[in-house]
Amino acid sequence: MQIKKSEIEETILLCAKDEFVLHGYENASMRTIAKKANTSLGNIYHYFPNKKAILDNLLQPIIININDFLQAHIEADIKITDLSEINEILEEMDFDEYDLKSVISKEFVILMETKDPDYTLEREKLLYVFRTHIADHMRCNDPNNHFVMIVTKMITDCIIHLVRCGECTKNKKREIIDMFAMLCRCVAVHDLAEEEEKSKKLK
Amino acid sequence: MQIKKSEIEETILLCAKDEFVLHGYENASMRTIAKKANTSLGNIYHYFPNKKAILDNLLQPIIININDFLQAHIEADIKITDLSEINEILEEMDFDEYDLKSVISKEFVILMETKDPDYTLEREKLLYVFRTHIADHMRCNDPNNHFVMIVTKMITDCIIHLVRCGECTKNKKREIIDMFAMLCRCVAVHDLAEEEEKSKKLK
Amino acid sequence: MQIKKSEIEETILLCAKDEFVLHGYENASMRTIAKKANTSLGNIYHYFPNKKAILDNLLQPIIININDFLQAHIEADIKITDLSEINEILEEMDFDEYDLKSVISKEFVILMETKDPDYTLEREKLLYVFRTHIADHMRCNDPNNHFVMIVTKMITDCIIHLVRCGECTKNKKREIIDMFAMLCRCVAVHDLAEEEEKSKKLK
Amino acid sequence: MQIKKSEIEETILLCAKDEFVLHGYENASMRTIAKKANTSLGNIYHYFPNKKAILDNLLQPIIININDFLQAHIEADIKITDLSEINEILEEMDFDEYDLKSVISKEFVILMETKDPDYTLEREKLLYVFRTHIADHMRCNDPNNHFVMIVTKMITDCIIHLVRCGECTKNKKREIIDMFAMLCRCVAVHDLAEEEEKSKKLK
DNA sequence: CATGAATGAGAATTCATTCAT
DNA sequence: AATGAATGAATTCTCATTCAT
Repeated sequence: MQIKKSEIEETILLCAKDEFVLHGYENASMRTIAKKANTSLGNIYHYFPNKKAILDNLLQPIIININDFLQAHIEADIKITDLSEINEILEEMDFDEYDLKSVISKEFVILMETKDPDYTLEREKLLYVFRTHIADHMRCNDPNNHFVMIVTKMITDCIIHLVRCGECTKNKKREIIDMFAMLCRCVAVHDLAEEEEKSKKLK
Repeated sequence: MQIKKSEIEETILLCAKDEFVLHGYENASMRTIAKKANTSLGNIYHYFPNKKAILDNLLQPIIININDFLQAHIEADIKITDLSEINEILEEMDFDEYDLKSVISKEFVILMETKDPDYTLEREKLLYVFRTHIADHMRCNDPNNHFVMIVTKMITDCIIHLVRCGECTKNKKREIIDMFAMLCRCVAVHDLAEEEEKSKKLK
Repeated sequence: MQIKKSEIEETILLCAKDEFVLHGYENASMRTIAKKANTSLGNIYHYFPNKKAILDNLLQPIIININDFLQAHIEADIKITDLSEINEILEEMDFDEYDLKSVISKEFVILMETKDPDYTLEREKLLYVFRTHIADHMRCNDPNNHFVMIVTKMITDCIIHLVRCGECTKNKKREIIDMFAMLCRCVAVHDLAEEEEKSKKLK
Repeated sequence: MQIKKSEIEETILLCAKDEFVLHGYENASMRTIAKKANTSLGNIYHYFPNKKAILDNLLQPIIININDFLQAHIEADIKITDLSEINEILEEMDFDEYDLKSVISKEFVILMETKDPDYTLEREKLLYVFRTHIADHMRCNDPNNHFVMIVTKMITDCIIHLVRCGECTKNKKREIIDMFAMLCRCVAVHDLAEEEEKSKKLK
């Protein structure tokens, strides 16, 4: 399915990925990538027509993956109807069914941080879908609501943080899920608080 | 205490600050700063030995300020003892007593985003203090606990976001506080959930 | 009227002009220009934002000059009404009134030979005016007529040839004029020949 | 006599020829040639030691051909003795006896436009022969006479133009001949004019 | 025969910095 | 105090050419 890439092409992508995460796509130097990949600067251009092509090679697949993941998640997600039940629901949910590989990845970090106009657009589209879902969770119809945006940013930053921290890959998934669960509770509480406030005002 | 700076020095700093926020310290161009400050490139080097010196001039004071702010906040902060009381406490808290000027500032954004090794270190020190306090709030002794880190990142990102958004300066403070309140509730719930879980396990 | 340019700026323009004539604008190397101008590559960019700007600096003034020259020439030109009189008219014409400086110039050669899209356009506009006038001379209404195009090309190539040959600047003007006179005669003959042909066919 | 070339060698030459006409020998890219010839860059170097060798392969044969053509043409050419008869002579001349294939060719265009020092020399030699003949036509003993040079340049440019225009191959030959006829008339007139001038001076 | 990997020089351009004036 | 000229290394990218397989 996937065209087999030569070893050196793979090495270049790997080194580029690391450099992009480290310094950001814009600031990463082709020279440095070449040096790290143990090849000549010119040779990189034997494999990729330009810097952007390396970015494309890294990001395009995971954009599709993330979209699929989001789609699957949203469809499978349980609409929490009773706030009091939230803890039990979270307890019961099987997070293992989701493949977070494409989300908790260096590529995701690069996508989130690049200033390349193509990918800022792509990112916005992706995040909009995500925010719409978060808004759903928070019983708020507006994906551009302040809290929704903050919560979204928090989740993505959390992922970036986990990727950056590095090693402890085994527990990463669990942590994301825990964090997400906490957020859901938090959102539920936020919800409750607002309702209480309203009822107070009614009195 | 502070050495009075000439008008043009001030202008350079102001323009540099804007450029640093806009493109990041690393990507900001001395040429552009000179142009914006209506002076010559060479003249900047009359006031500052190098680019880094401009960064120092901007960041050093606010690092002190933020440290002072944190110190003051921590000392003044109320240790929440009864989780059930959290909403009332938040309601009653007078956030106006805190000066957020140095925190909700372009300098803060620059400090948070630079990859300059000196300031990544400085930032880590500062954030450690902050996390320790957050950990306190969350009744968790470990400032490197994942939730603590995430909550911290969330708060700083929120501030960056507010500074970047720009104009609506009047409501910024309120928004930060709301967000923080939400977080406290969230933390409290998180706390409760953990306690419940423990008691369950005991059973 | 003309902003005084620094000596080195002038040198760069001079060297660039020579290089552009020698290798064509596209193939000329900034390195070589720098070397010939006895300065550093980077310093050229102190004076000109990019290669194109050097081209602009060279070509813009002469485009205006040539347009003015063409305008003046066309207005002053005598519409030859009787072909038999052509030799006398040419004899009497005072070619000295025209300033051919801007036409017989290295800049003209560069303009004629560059593949830069902006200047191919500019060139086409200029040549169209010229061809319209030539067509007038040849009593042919179509500036895109084959012979008109060839004659035009011949004149421009002749100029390029004269510029390239170089030194003998004193006689250049006279030569161009002679060549042009010959062309006029040739055109007149061409005209006559066609008329004869037509009259033959009528018989 | 001619060593039979493999199919792929032929393809390479064909593609190279097109590229050389399109962008000039100097600007043509071996990469592009390889791509157009449906082979690998390295493989080209299996057939030709370097870029120049491709040029040699293309130009050497036609240089011989053109020389032969010139020789044949000069020998066969009618020395126009009576200027008044020129139109009839041209009318009667059988241009079809000449093989213009090697002249109206892409190779000729390449030869005329390359800046390669070897071929600028070769070209000069060839053009000198041509100009000598033109000078003969123009009853002028100097092949470096300005008018001779201009007329020569005009003819070659005309050929280049015809090759570049492309498709309408049927009429090309006729056009060249028409143009040449016009030139002959023009030259004849020029001749006449000079004679008249001389006789005037004698009076 | 043919390929594709590899190289190194050179292209235009940008940049922080230096320095004489 | 201020300017603008100058530098050299960095940037991405292209190119002809080489060579092992």
